[in-house]
Amino acid sequence: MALRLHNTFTKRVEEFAPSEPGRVRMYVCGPNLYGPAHVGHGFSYAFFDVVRRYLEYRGYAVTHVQNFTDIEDRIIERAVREHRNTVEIAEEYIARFLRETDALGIRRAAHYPRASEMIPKIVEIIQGLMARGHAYRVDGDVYYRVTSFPRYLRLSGRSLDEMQAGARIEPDPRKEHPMDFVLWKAARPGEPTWSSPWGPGRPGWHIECSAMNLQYLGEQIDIHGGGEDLIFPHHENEIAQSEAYTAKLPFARYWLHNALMKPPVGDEMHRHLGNFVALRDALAQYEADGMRIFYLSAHYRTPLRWTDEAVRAAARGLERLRTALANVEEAIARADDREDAGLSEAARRAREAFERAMDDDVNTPQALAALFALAAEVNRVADAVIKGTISGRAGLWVAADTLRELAQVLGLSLRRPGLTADLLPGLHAVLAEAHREAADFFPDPLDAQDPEHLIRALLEGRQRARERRAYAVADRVRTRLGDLGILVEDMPAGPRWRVASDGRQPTADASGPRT
RNA sequence: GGCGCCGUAGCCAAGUGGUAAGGCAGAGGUCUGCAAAACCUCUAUUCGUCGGUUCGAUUCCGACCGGCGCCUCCA
Repeated sequence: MALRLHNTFTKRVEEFAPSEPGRVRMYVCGPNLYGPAHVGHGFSYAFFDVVRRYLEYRGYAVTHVQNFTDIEDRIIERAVREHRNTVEIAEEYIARFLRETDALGIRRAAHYPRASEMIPKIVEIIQGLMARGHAYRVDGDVYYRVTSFPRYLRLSGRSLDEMQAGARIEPDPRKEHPMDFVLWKAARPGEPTWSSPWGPGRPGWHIECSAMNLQYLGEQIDIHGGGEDLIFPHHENEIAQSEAYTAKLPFARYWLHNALMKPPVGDEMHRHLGNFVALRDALAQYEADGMRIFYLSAHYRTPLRWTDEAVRAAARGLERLRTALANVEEAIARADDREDAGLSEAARRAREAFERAMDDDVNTPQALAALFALAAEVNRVADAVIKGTISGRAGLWVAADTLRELAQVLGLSLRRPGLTADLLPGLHAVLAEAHREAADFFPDPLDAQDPEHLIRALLEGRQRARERRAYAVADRVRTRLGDLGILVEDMPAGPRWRVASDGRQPTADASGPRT
């Protein structure tokens, strides 16, 4: 089966074939850097990260380029207001953007060009467009002549007449056609400027992407991505610029656009509307894997609303996948032969279903379903092994490896959060309390600085207590650990623990009052 | 006005001209000293409404109701 992608240009799902076999040139439009990123940005970049990961999984060498728009009206406004340099503001948000997308597990692009670095290329392209009659100068401005490019508006499927009928903005009378858009803007007081053949000024918004594509990926690329809000005018204008300049069609073979994420309340999430959920805040509240599962729980062309309830539900689903891996480890330790209990076959089926789903226009909800199905099979067999019903374990590793590998393609690490040093005081207190209550089982308070060491001491003490049927103290320790976010589970082979990650607390223990 | 999208169980959300994935939540059971986890069973006779095409439609067509996007800020 081959990968099929929805191409905005044709409005159809088409078989994917890059121009050069085995290699994919992919360009994704980056953010304007006048402010912090929100969870909608996180969704878009996580999605294209998954596209890239899947292409690589499929054996393609992917060159992924993403721009950073550091010359733009809002950044300039902000710079003027704060008496700062535009590039300085942009770089601050670039650093923050990369920190946050790193935290989300989004792999870095090969190049992150800034508009401010592209001026020579931009000037070169504008000159070329003017020479070919696609652009004209009015005073210090240069406009693109839309009537010179017959394919204009093919991407968004409109006509110039329709566009003008719905125009909301008074056209600039100096333009030949109301739809002509600016390639170069003459300097205005207080704005950063670069010199050009048309005098000092700055580039228009769209031209940077044409320049970056040309410089980093070539005249024709395979995949061009971005949010669906960029279809018009940004991508439409990019096509017009690039194709008119190079005279090579198509500029991009496949146009991928993700639907926009909706805010908890209202319909549009935008920084300038102030109704966004900042990516940083979301990352403080949820694990990256949990956010990913939420992002991928709907198809990328379906608008998804960010609500705490939905994200929490996704985060709990994540626990299910992780528990399956933990159960495998539990079972492996108890299995003693090489007989395969059918999990190799289950792993094969899961991979097949996963690929089928991903091939079908990156159907991540179905791909996730394949992961959950495999997790369920793994649990069934692990359960049987732990209970001693069956003893085969060969398939367990295969299944666990497959689960990890396919999750990785979705950018899910399936790693449990680690212990942090801020747990130390709490753990010391629990141990001290347990020691006071039952010195036979629990050692003197240790001066250990390693949280894991303290947890081990507590769990060993609990085991001693449980063997003596001192359930009250054992259960109290479990409850106290739960209060600290350490969930203890008594498995047949002994206790295991994990850091609570989804905000769920263990149910209150009836064996003793909490103090 | 033009172009386009959506309406599936308590919540999130896939999907197909042949009788509804998955996750979360919920109920019962198994296991366990208990809890948790896991497993088993159950939870939409039904896919906004009304018509049409069809042997058969949630899936195609039409109308209507409701919600939304784009039409030069925007992932």
